[in-house]
Amino acid sequence: MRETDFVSGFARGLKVIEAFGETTRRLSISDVAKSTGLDRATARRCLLTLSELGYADYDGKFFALTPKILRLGHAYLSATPLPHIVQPFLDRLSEEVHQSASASVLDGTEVVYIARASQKRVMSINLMPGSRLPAYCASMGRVLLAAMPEDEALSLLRQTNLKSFTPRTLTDPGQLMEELARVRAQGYAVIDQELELGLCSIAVPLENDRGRVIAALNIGAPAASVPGSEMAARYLDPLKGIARMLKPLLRP
Amino acid sequence: MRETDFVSGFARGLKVIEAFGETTRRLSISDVAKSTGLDRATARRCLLTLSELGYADYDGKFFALTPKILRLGHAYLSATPLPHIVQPFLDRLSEEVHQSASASVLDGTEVVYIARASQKRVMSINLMPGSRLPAYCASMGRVLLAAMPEDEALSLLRQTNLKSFTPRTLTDPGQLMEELARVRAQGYAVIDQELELGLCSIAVPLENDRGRVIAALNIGAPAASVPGSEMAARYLDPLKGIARMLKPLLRP
DNA sequence: GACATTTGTTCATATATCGCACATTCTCGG
DNA sequence: CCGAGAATGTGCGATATATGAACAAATGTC
Repeated sequence: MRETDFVSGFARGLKVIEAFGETTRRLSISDVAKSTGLDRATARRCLLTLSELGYADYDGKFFALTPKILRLGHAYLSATPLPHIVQPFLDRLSEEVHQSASASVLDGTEVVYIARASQKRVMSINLMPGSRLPAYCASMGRVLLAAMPEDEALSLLRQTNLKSFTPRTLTDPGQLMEELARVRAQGYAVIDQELELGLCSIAVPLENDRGRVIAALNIGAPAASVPGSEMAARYLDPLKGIARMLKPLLRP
Repeated sequence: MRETDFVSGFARGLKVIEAFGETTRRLSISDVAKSTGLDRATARRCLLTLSELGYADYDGKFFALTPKILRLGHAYLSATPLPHIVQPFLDRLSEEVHQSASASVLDGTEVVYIARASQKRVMSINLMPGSRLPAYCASMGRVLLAAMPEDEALSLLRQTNLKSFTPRTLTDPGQLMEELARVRAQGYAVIDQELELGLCSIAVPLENDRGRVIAALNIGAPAASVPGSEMAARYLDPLKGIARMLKPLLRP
Protein backbone atom coordinates (compact mmCIF):
# COMPACT_ATOMS: atom_id res chain seq x y z
CA MET A 1 0.00 0.00 0.00
CA ARG A 2 1.25 3.40 -0.89
CA GLU A 3 1.74 6.14 1.62
CA THR A 4 -1.00 8.23 0.03
CA ASP A 5 -3.53 5.42 0.27
CA PHE A 6 -3.73 5.96 4.00
CA VAL A 7 -6.17 8.49 5.41
CA SER A 8 -4.44 9.47 8.62
CA GLY A 9 -7.28 11.76 9.65
CA PHE A 10 -9.54 8.73 9.69
CA ALA A 11 -7.04 6.64 11.63
CA ARG A 12 -6.64 9.41 14.18
CA GLY A 13 -10.40 9.64 14.57
CA LEU A 14 -10.74 5.91 15.25
CA LYS A 15 -8.02 6.23 17.85
CA VAL A 16 -10.06 8.94 19.50
CA ILE A 17 -13.14 6.72 19.66
CA GLU A 18 -11.10 3.94 21.24
CA ALA A 19 -9.84 6.37 23.85
CA PHE A 20 -13.27 6.06 25.44
CA GLY A 21 -13.57 2.98 27.59
CA GLU A 22 -14.37 1.29 30.87
CA THR A 23 -13.55 4.00 33.32
CA THR A 24 -13.45 6.90 30.94
CA ARG A 25 -16.80 7.78 29.55
CA ARG A 26 -16.43 11.53 29.79
CA LEU A 27 -13.21 12.90 28.37
CA SER A 28 -11.91 16.42 27.90
CA ILE A 29 -9.90 17.42 24.88
CA SER A 30 -6.67 17.17 26.83
CA ASP A 31 -7.61 13.74 28.21
CA VAL A 32 -8.01 12.46 24.69
CA ALA A 33 -4.84 14.16 23.51
CA LYS A 34 -2.90 12.56 26.32
CA SER A 35 -4.25 9.05 25.93
CA THR A 36 -4.01 8.99 22.15
CA GLY A 37 -0.76 10.87 21.83
CA LEU A 38 -2.36 13.24 19.35
CA ASP A 39 -1.83 16.95 19.37
CA ARG A 40 -4.48 18.79 21.38
CA ALA A 41 -5.60 20.70 18.33
CA THR A 42 -6.03 17.46 16.38
CA ALA A 43 -7.86 15.66 19.17
CA ARG A 44 -10.18 18.64 19.43
CA ARG A 45 -10.97 18.56 15.72
CA CYS A 46 -11.72 14.83 15.83
CA LEU A 47 -13.96 15.24 18.88
CA LEU A 48 -15.84 18.16 17.35
CA THR A 49 -16.30 16.08 14.21
CA LEU A 50 -17.75 13.20 16.24
CA SER A 51 -20.04 15.62 18.01
CA GLU A 52 -21.11 17.28 14.76
CA LEU A 53 -22.02 13.87 13.34
CA GLY A 54 -23.97 12.89 16.46
CA TYR A 55 -21.57 10.18 17.60
CA ALA A 56 -20.66 12.20 20.67
CA ASP A 57 -22.19 14.75 23.00
CA TYR A 58 -20.32 17.85 24.06
CA ASP A 59 -21.27 19.95 27.04
CA GLY A 60 -18.55 22.52 26.45
CA LYS A 61 -16.16 20.67 28.67
CA PHE A 62 -16.48 16.92 28.30
CA PHE A 63 -17.23 14.67 25.38
CA ALA A 64 -19.19 11.43 25.77
CA LEU A 65 -20.09 8.88 23.12
CA THR A 66 -23.74 8.52 22.14
CA PRO A 67 -25.60 5.33 21.25
CA LYS A 68 -25.16 6.23 17.61
CA ILE A 69 -21.64 4.89 17.91
CA LEU A 70 -23.15 1.41 18.26
CA ARG A 71 -23.98 1.57 14.57
CA LEU A 72 -20.34 0.96 13.81
CA GLY A 73 -20.03 -2.33 15.68
CA HIS A 74 -23.50 -3.35 14.66
CA ALA A 75 -22.43 -3.18 11.05
CA TYR A 76 -20.15 -6.10 11.81
CA LEU A 77 -22.49 -8.22 13.94
CA SER A 78 -25.35 -7.92 11.52
CA ALA A 79 -23.24 -8.33 8.41
CA THR A 80 -21.18 -11.30 9.52
CA PRO A 81 -22.90 -14.64 9.05
CA LEU A 82 -21.15 -16.53 11.83
CA PRO A 83 -23.05 -14.96 14.74
CA HIS A 84 -26.38 -15.61 13.04
CA ILE A 85 -25.55 -19.19 12.17
CA VAL A 86 -24.25 -20.01 15.62
CA GLN A 87 -26.92 -18.30 17.72
CA PRO A 88 -29.76 -20.87 17.42
CA PHE A 89 -27.35 -23.68 18.25
CA LEU A 90 -26.21 -21.83 21.34
CA ASP A 91 -29.83 -21.20 22.34
CA ARG A 92 -30.62 -24.89 22.14
CA LEU A 93 -27.44 -25.95 23.88
CA SER A 94 -27.87 -23.44 26.66
CA GLU A 95 -31.39 -24.58 27.32
CA GLU A 96 -30.41 -28.23 27.24
CA VAL A 97 -27.62 -27.97 29.79
CA HIS A 98 -29.07 -25.05 31.78
CA GLN A 99 -25.88 -23.07 31.54
CA SER A 100 -24.68 -20.12 29.47
CA ALA A 101 -23.21 -20.88 26.07
CA SER A 102 -21.15 -18.51 23.95
CA ALA A 103 -19.13 -18.18 20.78
CA SER A 104 -16.13 -15.97 20.29
CA VAL A 105 -13.26 -15.11 18.00
CA LEU A 106 -9.80 -13.75 18.67
CA ASP A 107 -8.87 -10.10 18.25
CA GLY A 108 -5.25 -9.60 19.16
CA THR A 109 -4.72 -10.80 22.71
CA GLU A 110 -8.39 -10.75 23.51
CA VAL A 111 -11.37 -12.97 23.00
CA VAL A 112 -14.40 -11.17 21.53
CA TYR A 113 -17.87 -12.57 22.13
CA ILE A 114 -19.89 -12.70 18.94
CA ALA A 115 -22.92 -14.63 20.16
CA ARG A 116 -24.24 -15.77 23.50
CA ALA A 117 -27.19 -17.53 25.07
CA SER A 118 -27.23 -16.84 28.76
CA GLN A 119 -28.95 -18.49 31.64
CA LYS A 120 -29.08 -17.12 35.14
CA ARG A 121 -26.00 -14.96 35.52
CA VAL A 122 -23.07 -16.36 37.48
CA MET A 123 -20.27 -14.05 36.48
CA SER A 124 -19.84 -10.71 38.12
CA ILE A 125 -19.42 -9.07 34.74
CA ASN A 126 -22.10 -9.16 32.14
CA LEU A 127 -20.94 -10.69 28.89
CA MET A 128 -22.59 -9.86 25.62
CA PRO A 129 -21.67 -9.72 21.95
CA GLY A 130 -18.76 -7.34 21.68
CA SER A 131 -17.50 -8.07 25.17
CA ARG A 132 -13.84 -8.87 25.56
CA LEU A 133 -11.79 -11.03 27.86
CA PRO A 134 -8.04 -11.64 27.93
CA ALA A 135 -7.38 -14.78 25.88
CA TYR A 136 -4.78 -16.34 28.17
CA CYS A 137 -7.18 -17.01 31.02
CA ALA A 138 -10.45 -17.68 29.20
CA SER A 139 -11.40 -21.13 27.98
CA MET A 140 -12.21 -19.94 24.46
CA GLY A 141 -9.00 -17.97 24.43
CA ARG A 142 -6.96 -21.06 25.29
CA VAL A 143 -8.62 -22.98 22.48
CA LEU A 144 -8.03 -20.22 19.96
CA LEU A 145 -4.42 -19.73 21.03
CA ALA A 146 -3.84 -23.48 20.85
CA ALA A 147 -5.11 -23.45 17.27
CA MET A 148 -2.41 -21.10 16.04
CA PRO A 149 1.27 -21.77 15.36
CA GLU A 150 3.20 -21.95 18.62
CA ASP A 151 5.44 -18.99 17.88
CA GLU A 152 2.47 -16.76 17.13
CA ALA A 153 0.71 -17.85 20.32
CA LEU A 154 3.85 -17.16 22.31
CA SER A 155 4.21 -13.77 20.70
CA LEU A 156 0.63 -12.91 21.65
CA LEU A 157 1.24 -14.04 25.22
CA ARG A 158 4.30 -11.81 25.38
CA GLN A 159 2.17 -8.85 24.30
CA THR A 160 -0.37 -9.60 27.00
CA ASN A 161 -0.46 -8.12 30.45
CA LEU A 162 -0.51 -11.45 32.29
CA LYS A 163 -2.13 -10.60 35.58
CA SER A 164 -3.65 -12.85 38.23
CA PHE A 165 -7.40 -12.47 38.46
CA THR A 166 -7.57 -15.22 41.09
CA PRO A 167 -4.94 -17.26 42.93
CA ARG A 168 -5.43 -19.95 40.30
CA THR A 169 -4.72 -17.81 37.22
CA LEU A 170 -1.82 -19.09 35.15
CA THR A 171 0.46 -16.18 34.32
CA ASP A 172 3.77 -17.79 33.39
CA PRO A 173 4.24 -17.90 29.60
CA GLY A 174 6.06 -21.23 29.88
CA GLN A 175 3.29 -22.86 31.86
CA LEU A 176 0.70 -21.33 29.54
CA MET A 177 2.45 -22.76 26.48
CA GLU A 178 2.45 -26.19 28.12
CA GLU A 179 -1.23 -25.81 28.82
CA LEU A 180 -1.83 -24.83 25.20
CA ALA A 181 -0.05 -28.00 24.07
CA ARG A 182 -2.35 -30.03 26.31
CA VAL A 183 -5.40 -28.20 24.95
CA ARG A 184 -4.25 -28.85 21.39
CA ALA A 185 -3.78 -32.54 22.14
CA GLN A 186 -7.07 -33.11 23.92
CA GLY A 187 -9.17 -30.83 21.71
CA TYR A 188 -10.71 -28.73 24.45
CA ALA A 189 -9.82 -26.35 27.27
CA VAL A 190 -11.15 -26.18 30.81
CA ILE A 191 -10.74 -23.10 32.97
CA ASP A 192 -11.25 -23.70 36.66
CA GLN A 193 -11.73 -20.37 38.39
CA GLU A 194 -8.73 -18.71 36.78
CA LEU A 195 -10.72 -15.72 35.65
CA GLU A 196 -13.14 -15.43 38.52
CA LEU A 197 -13.57 -17.44 41.68
CA GLY A 198 -16.64 -19.61 41.46
CA LEU A 199 -16.64 -19.85 37.70
CA CYS A 200 -15.64 -22.81 35.52
CA SER A 201 -15.82 -23.03 31.76
CA ILE A 202 -15.03 -25.42 28.97
CA ALA A 203 -14.42 -24.57 25.32
CA VAL A 204 -13.92 -26.38 22.04
CA PRO A 205 -12.68 -25.08 18.71
CA LEU A 206 -15.13 -24.44 15.89
CA GLU A 207 -13.76 -25.37 12.47
CA ASN A 208 -15.10 -24.32 9.11
CA ASP A 209 -15.65 -26.89 6.38
CA ARG A 210 -12.02 -26.64 5.33
CA GLY A 211 -10.83 -27.53 8.80
CA ARG A 212 -9.61 -24.09 9.81
CA VAL A 213 -10.42 -23.00 13.38
CA ILE A 214 -12.48 -19.85 13.03
CA ALA A 215 -14.05 -19.49 16.46
CA ALA A 216 -14.57 -21.17 19.80
CA LEU A 217 -17.67 -22.35 21.63
CA ASN A 218 -17.98 -22.60 25.37
CA ILE A 219 -20.16 -23.36 28.33
CA GLY A 220 -19.74 -21.58 31.63
CA ALA A 221 -20.98 -22.92 34.92
CA PRO A 222 -20.81 -22.02 38.62
CA ALA A 223 -18.01 -23.99 40.27
CA ALA A 224 -20.33 -24.71 43.16
CA SER A 225 -22.66 -26.80 41.04
CA VAL A 226 -20.17 -28.17 38.52
CA PRO A 227 -16.60 -28.63 39.71
CA GLY A 228 -13.87 -28.08 37.13
CA SER A 229 -13.08 -31.78 37.12
CA GLU A 230 -16.58 -32.59 35.91
CA MET A 231 -16.89 -30.00 33.19
CA ALA A 232 -15.51 -32.25 30.46
CA ALA A 233 -17.62 -35.25 31.45
CA ARG A 234 -20.79 -33.20 31.33
CA TYR A 235 -20.32 -30.73 28.55
CA LEU A 236 -17.64 -31.93 26.16
CA ASP A 237 -19.96 -34.12 24.10
CA PRO A 238 -22.69 -31.52 23.63
CA LEU A 239 -20.10 -28.91 22.63
CA LYS A 240 -18.31 -31.27 20.24
CA GLY A 241 -21.66 -32.25 18.79
CA ILE A 242 -22.52 -28.67 17.97
CA ALA A 243 -19.11 -28.00 16.51
CA ARG A 244 -19.60 -31.04 14.27
CA MET A 245 -23.07 -29.93 13.18
CA LEU A 246 -21.87 -26.42 12.43
CA LYS A 247 -18.77 -27.41 10.49
CA PRO A 248 -20.41 -28.11 7.11
CA LEU A 249 -22.45 -24.92 7.43
CA LEU A 250 -19.36 -22.73 7.58
CA ARG A 251 -18.24 -22.29 4.02
CA PRO A 252 -16.13 -19.18 3.56
CA MET B 1 -18.23 25.25 14.98
CA ARG B 2 -15.87 26.54 12.37
CA GLU B 3 -15.42 24.90 9.01
CA THR B 4 -11.83 23.97 9.85
CA ASP B 5 -12.82 22.19 13.04
CA PHE B 6 -14.31 19.41 10.98
CA VAL B 7 -12.16 16.50 9.83
CA SER B 8 -13.97 15.42 6.71
CA GLY B 9 -11.63 12.49 6.13
CA PHE B 10 -12.78 11.07 9.46
CA ALA B 11 -16.45 11.67 8.67
CA ARG B 12 -16.03 9.98 5.30
CA GLY B 13 -14.38 6.99 6.97
CA LEU B 14 -17.25 6.54 9.42
CA LYS B 15 -19.65 6.63 6.51
CA VAL B 16 -17.67 3.82 4.92
CA ILE B 17 -17.96 1.67 8.06
CA GLU B 18 -21.71 2.22 8.13
CA ALA B 19 -21.93 1.12 4.52
CA PHE B 20 -21.47 -2.41 5.82
CA GLY B 21 -24.69 -3.92 7.07
CA GLU B 22 -27.31 -6.63 7.04
CA THR B 23 -27.02 -7.92 3.53
CA THR B 24 -23.70 -6.41 2.65
CA ARG B 25 -20.85 -7.95 4.53
CA ARG B 26 -18.43 -8.11 1.64
CA LEU B 27 -18.14 -4.91 -0.34
CA SER B 28 -15.93 -3.93 -3.23
CA ILE B 29 -14.50 -0.47 -3.61
CA SER B 30 -17.20 0.48 -6.11
CA ASP B 31 -19.96 -0.89 -3.90
CA VAL B 32 -18.84 1.38 -1.10
CA ALA B 33 -18.41 4.34 -3.40
CA LYS B 34 -21.92 3.85 -4.71
CA SER B 35 -23.64 3.42 -1.37
CA THR B 36 -21.80 6.22 0.40
CA GLY B 37 -21.76 8.66 -2.49
CA LEU B 38 -18.02 9.10 -2.02
CA ASP B 39 -15.57 9.24 -4.85
CA ARG B 40 -14.09 5.85 -5.70
CA ALA B 41 -10.60 6.99 -4.93
CA THR B 42 -11.73 8.24 -1.53
CA ALA B 43 -13.67 5.10 -0.71
CA ARG B 44 -10.62 3.09 -1.67
CA ARG B 45 -8.32 5.10 0.59
CA CYS B 46 -10.73 4.74 3.52
CA LEU B 47 -11.07 0.99 2.98
CA LEU B 48 -7.32 0.50 2.69
CA THR B 49 -6.92 2.51 5.88
CA LEU B 50 -9.41 0.27 7.68
CA SER B 51 -7.60 -2.76 6.38
CA GLU B 52 -4.18 -1.39 7.35
CA LEU B 53 -5.46 -0.79 10.90
CA GLY B 54 -6.96 -4.28 11.13
CA TYR B 55 -10.59 -3.15 11.19
CA ALA B 56 -11.20 -4.79 7.82
CA ASP B 57 -9.91 -7.70 5.76
CA TYR B 58 -9.09 -7.34 2.10
CA ASP B 59 -8.73 -10.25 -0.27
CA GLY B 60 -7.78 -8.06 -3.21
CA LYS B 61 -11.38 -7.81 -4.30
CA PHE B 62 -13.73 -7.49 -1.34
CA PHE B 63 -13.45 -5.82 2.01
CA ALA B 64 -15.12 -7.24 5.13
CA LEU B 65 -15.13 -5.84 8.64
CA THR B 66 -13.23 -7.72 11.34
CA PRO B 67 -14.25 -8.19 14.97
CA LYS B 68 -11.83 -5.41 15.86
CA ILE B 69 -14.52 -3.00 14.74
CA LEU B 70 -16.53 -4.07 17.80
CA ARG B 71 -14.07 -2.11 19.91
CA LEU B 72 -15.71 1.07 18.72
CA GLY B 73 -19.21 0.27 19.91
CA HIS B 74 -17.90 -1.48 22.97
CA ALA B 75 -16.31 1.75 24.09
CA TYR B 76 -19.83 3.09 24.52
CA LEU B 77 -21.45 0.07 26.16
CA SER B 78 -18.67 -0.37 28.67
CA ALA B 79 -18.23 3.32 29.39
CA THR B 80 -21.86 4.28 29.79
CA PRO B 81 -23.24 3.58 33.23
CA LEU B 82 -26.88 3.05 32.26
CA PRO B 83 -26.48 -0.42 30.73
CA HIS B 84 -24.56 -1.64 33.78
CA ILE B 85 -27.03 -0.22 36.24
CA VAL B 86 -30.04 -1.58 34.42
CA GLN B 87 -28.78 -5.08 33.62
CA PRO B 88 -29.21 -6.75 37.03
CA PHE B 89 -32.75 -5.40 37.29
CA LEU B 90 -33.58 -6.79 33.87
CA ASP B 91 -32.06 -10.15 34.86
CA ARG B 92 -34.26 -10.35 37.92
CA LEU B 93 -37.35 -9.17 36.12
CA SER B 94 -36.85 -11.55 33.23
CA GLU B 95 -36.46 -14.48 35.56
CA GLU B 96 -39.47 -13.49 37.61
CA VAL B 97 -41.89 -13.23 34.70
CA HIS B 98 -40.22 -15.83 32.48
CA GLN B 99 -40.08 -13.48 29.51
CA SER B 100 -37.38 -11.38 27.88
CA ALA B 101 -36.76 -7.93 29.30
CA SER B 102 -34.82 -5.14 27.62
CA ALA B 103 -33.76 -1.52 27.91
CA SER B 104 -33.23 0.85 25.02
CA VAL B 105 -32.64 4.45 24.05
CA LEU B 106 -33.55 6.40 20.95
CA ASP B 107 -31.11 7.11 18.13
CA GLY B 108 -32.84 9.08 15.44
CA THR B 109 -35.85 7.13 14.24
CA GLU B 110 -34.61 3.89 15.74
CA VAL B 111 -34.62 2.23 19.11
CA VAL B 112 -31.21 0.93 20.19
CA TYR B 113 -31.00 -1.91 22.69
CA ILE B 114 -28.50 -1.17 25.42
CA ALA B 115 -29.21 -4.09 27.75
CA ARG B 116 -31.23 -7.25 27.58
CA ALA B 117 -32.03 -10.35 29.58
CA SER B 118 -33.49 -12.97 27.30
CA GLN B 119 -35.48 -16.07 27.93
CA LYS B 120 -36.32 -18.67 25.33
CA ARG B 121 -36.32 -16.84 22.02
CA VAL B 122 -39.65 -15.96 20.48
CA MET B 123 -38.70 -13.39 17.89
CA SER B 124 -37.38 -14.42 14.53
CA ILE B 125 -34.55 -11.95 14.86
CA ASN B 126 -32.04 -12.08 17.62
CA LEU B 127 -31.92 -8.92 19.67
CA MET B 128 -28.85 -7.91 21.59
CA PRO B 129 -27.19 -4.76 22.82
CA GLY B 130 -26.61 -2.60 19.77
CA SER B 131 -29.58 -4.04 17.89
CA ARG B 132 -31.98 -1.58 16.31
CA LEU B 133 -35.68 -1.53 15.59
CA PRO B 134 -37.79 1.19 14.01
CA ALA B 135 -39.22 3.29 16.84
CA TYR B 136 -42.74 3.71 15.41
CA CYS B 137 -43.69 0.05 15.72
CA ALA B 138 -41.74 -1.02 18.83
CA SER B 139 -43.15 -0.65 22.32
CA MET B 140 -40.06 1.10 23.66
CA GLY B 141 -40.05 3.32 20.60
CA ARG B 142 -43.63 4.42 21.26
CA VAL B 143 -42.76 5.28 24.85
CA LEU B 144 -39.67 7.24 23.85
CA LEU B 145 -41.48 9.11 21.08
CA ALA B 146 -44.33 9.89 23.47
CA ALA B 147 -41.83 11.43 25.88
CA MET B 148 -40.67 14.05 23.43
CA PRO B 149 -42.40 17.25 22.29
CA GLU B 150 -45.15 16.43 19.78
CA ASP B 151 -43.60 18.36 16.92
CA GLU B 152 -40.28 16.56 17.31
CA ALA B 153 -42.00 13.19 17.42
CA LEU B 154 -43.97 14.04 14.32
CA SER B 155 -40.84 15.20 12.57
CA LEU B 156 -39.15 11.88 13.39
CA LEU B 157 -42.16 9.95 12.10
CA ARG B 158 -41.98 11.91 8.88
CA GLN B 159 -38.34 10.92 8.46
CA THR B 160 -39.21 7.27 9.00
CA ASN B 161 -39.95 4.75 6.30
CA LEU B 162 -43.30 3.67 7.75
CA LYS B 163 -43.75 0.19 6.38
CA SER B 164 -46.12 -2.58 7.43
CA PHE B 165 -44.33 -5.50 9.04
CA THR B 166 -47.63 -7.24 9.73
CA PRO B 167 -51.25 -6.47 8.85
CA ARG B 168 -51.55 -4.83 12.27
CA THR B 169 -48.68 -2.35 11.92
CA LEU B 170 -49.76 1.26 12.30
CA THR B 171 -48.23 3.30 9.49
CA ASP B 172 -50.35 6.43 9.32
CA PRO B 173 -48.60 9.38 11.02
CA GLY B 174 -51.94 10.74 12.22
CA GLN B 175 -52.94 7.48 13.85
CA LEU B 176 -49.48 7.10 15.30
CA MET B 177 -49.62 10.56 16.86
CA GLU B 178 -52.97 9.65 18.44
CA GLU B 179 -51.44 6.47 19.78
CA LEU B 180 -48.51 8.45 21.19
CA ALA B 181 -50.97 10.72 23.00
CA ARG B 182 -52.62 7.66 24.51
CA VAL B 183 -49.23 6.26 25.53
CA ARG B 184 -48.30 9.57 27.12
CA ALA B 185 -51.56 9.64 29.06
CA GLN B 186 -51.49 6.07 30.32
CA GLY B 187 -47.75 5.89 30.93
CA TYR B 188 -47.01 2.77 28.94
CA ALA B 189 -47.21 1.34 25.44
CA VAL B 190 -48.40 -2.06 24.28
CA ILE B 191 -47.54 -3.44 20.86
CA ASP B 192 -49.72 -6.32 19.74
CA GLN B 193 -48.05 -8.08 16.81
CA GLU B 194 -47.32 -4.90 14.89
CA LEU B 195 -43.68 -5.77 14.42
CA GLU B 196 -43.94 -9.51 14.09
CA LEU B 197 -46.91 -11.84 14.15
CA GLY B 198 -47.01 -13.79 17.37
CA LEU B 199 -45.14 -11.19 19.39
CA CYS B 200 -46.53 -8.77 21.98
CA SER B 201 -44.60 -6.32 24.09
CA ILE B 202 -45.17 -3.68 26.71
CA ALA B 203 -42.87 -0.79 27.59
CA VAL B 204 -42.63 1.94 30.20
CA PRO B 205 -40.43 5.04 30.28
CA LEU B 206 -37.38 5.15 32.54
CA GLU B 207 -36.81 8.54 34.14
CA ASN B 208 -33.67 9.82 35.79
CA ASP B 209 -33.82 11.45 39.20
CA ARG B 210 -34.66 14.78 37.60
CA GLY B 211 -37.71 13.35 35.89
CA ARG B 212 -36.31 13.29 32.38
CA VAL B 213 -37.08 10.21 30.30
CA ILE B 214 -33.71 8.73 29.36
CA ALA B 215 -34.62 5.22 28.25
CA ALA B 216 -37.40 2.67 28.06
CA LEU B 217 -37.85 -0.77 29.60
CA ASN B 218 -39.90 -3.53 28.09
CA ILE B 219 -41.07 -7.10 28.30
CA GLY B 220 -41.77 -9.16 25.22
CA ALA B 221 -43.94 -12.26 25.18
CA PRO B 222 -45.35 -14.72 22.65
CA ALA B 223 -48.90 -13.68 21.71
CA ALA B 224 -49.94 -17.31 22.02
CA SER B 225 -49.26 -17.41 25.74
CA VAL B 226 -50.01 -13.78 26.61
CA PRO B 227 -52.56 -11.97 24.44
CA GLY B 228 -51.98 -8.27 23.91
CA SER B 229 -54.98 -7.44 26.04
CA GLU B 230 -53.37 -9.09 29.05
CA MET B 231 -49.91 -7.60 28.76
CA ALA B 232 -50.66 -4.60 30.94
CA ALA B 233 -52.44 -6.62 33.64
CA ARG B 234 -49.51 -8.98 33.95
CA TYR B 235 -46.45 -6.88 33.37
CA LEU B 236 -47.20 -3.22 33.97
CA ASP B 237 -46.63 -3.36 37.72
CA PRO B 238 -43.30 -5.18 37.59
CA LEU B 239 -42.04 -2.79 34.93
CA LYS B 240 -43.23 0.30 36.78
CA GLY B 241 -41.70 -1.07 39.95
CA ILE B 242 -38.31 -1.37 38.35
CA ALA B 243 -38.52 2.06 36.79
CA ARG B 244 -39.29 3.43 40.27
CA MET B 245 -36.38 1.60 41.86
CA LEU B 246 -33.97 2.75 39.16
CA LYS B 247 -35.02 6.39 39.17
CA PRO B 248 -32.99 7.56 42.19
CA LEU B 249 -29.96 5.66 40.91
CA LEU B 250 -29.82 7.64 37.68
CA ARG B 251 -28.02 10.85 38.51
CA PRO B 252 -26.44 12.46 35.50
C1' DG C 1 -5.52 37.59 45.53
C1' DA C 2 -1.58 36.71 42.77
C1' DC C 3 1.17 33.12 40.58
C1' DA C 4 1.68 28.84 38.37
C1' DT C 5 -0.34 25.35 35.71
C1' DT C 6 -3.40 23.30 32.93
C1' DT C 7 -6.71 23.57 29.26
C1' DG C 8 -8.85 25.37 25.20
C1' DT C 9 -8.58 28.19 20.96
C1' DT C 10 -6.58 30.53 16.99
C1' DC C 11 -3.46 31.23 13.29
C1' DA C 12 0.06 30.79 9.44
C1' DT C 13 2.22 27.61 6.89
C1' DA C 14 3.96 23.13 5.49
C1' DT C 15 1.96 19.00 4.32
C1' DA C 16 -1.37 15.62 3.06
C1' DT C 17 -5.75 14.53 0.96
C1' DC C 18 -9.44 14.95 -2.63
C1' DG C 19 -11.47 14.32 -6.89
C1' DC C 20 -10.83 14.22 -11.48
C1' DA C 21 -9.20 12.26 -15.76
C1' DC C 22 -6.72 8.73 -17.66
C1' DA C 23 -4.46 4.07 -17.62
C1' DT C 24 -4.82 -0.52 -16.50
C1' DT C 25 -6.73 -4.75 -15.24
C1' DC C 26 -10.80 -7.86 -14.66
C1' DT C 27 -14.95 -10.19 -16.17
C1' DC C 28 -18.00 -12.48 -19.01
C1' DG C 29 -20.77 -13.31 -22.96
C1' DG C 30 -20.31 -14.45 -27.56
C1' DC D 1 -10.11 -16.15 -27.65
C1' DC D 2 -11.78 -11.64 -28.27
C1' DG D 3 -13.81 -7.36 -27.12
C1' DA D 4 -17.08 -4.39 -24.64
C1' DG D 5 -18.15 -2.88 -20.23
C1' DA D 6 -17.06 -2.54 -15.61
C1' DA D 7 -14.10 -2.22 -11.87
C1' DT D 8 -9.77 -0.87 -10.08
C1' DG D 9 -5.30 1.70 -9.84
C1' DT D 10 -2.59 6.18 -10.47
C1' DG D 11 -0.69 11.01 -11.28
C1' DC D 12 -1.58 15.68 -10.59
C1' DG D 13 -3.34 20.30 -9.53
C1' DA D 14 -6.55 22.38 -6.30
C1' DT D 15 -8.04 22.22 -1.83
C1' DA D 16 -8.34 20.89 2.91
C1' DT D 17 -5.93 19.44 7.08
C1' DA D 18 -2.20 18.96 10.69
C1' DT D 19 1.21 21.10 13.14
C1' DG D 20 3.22 23.69 16.82
C1' DA D 21 3.63 27.96 18.73
C1' DA D 22 1.36 31.80 20.65
C1' DC D 23 -2.42 33.49 23.06
C1' DA D 24 -6.57 33.37 26.08
C1' DA D 25 -9.21 31.43 29.57
C1' DA D 26 -9.96 28.63 33.33
C1' DT D 27 -8.38 26.16 37.23
C1' DG D 28 -5.68 25.11 41.11
C1' DT D 29 -2.22 26.50 44.78
C1' DC D 30 -0.14 28.96 48.21
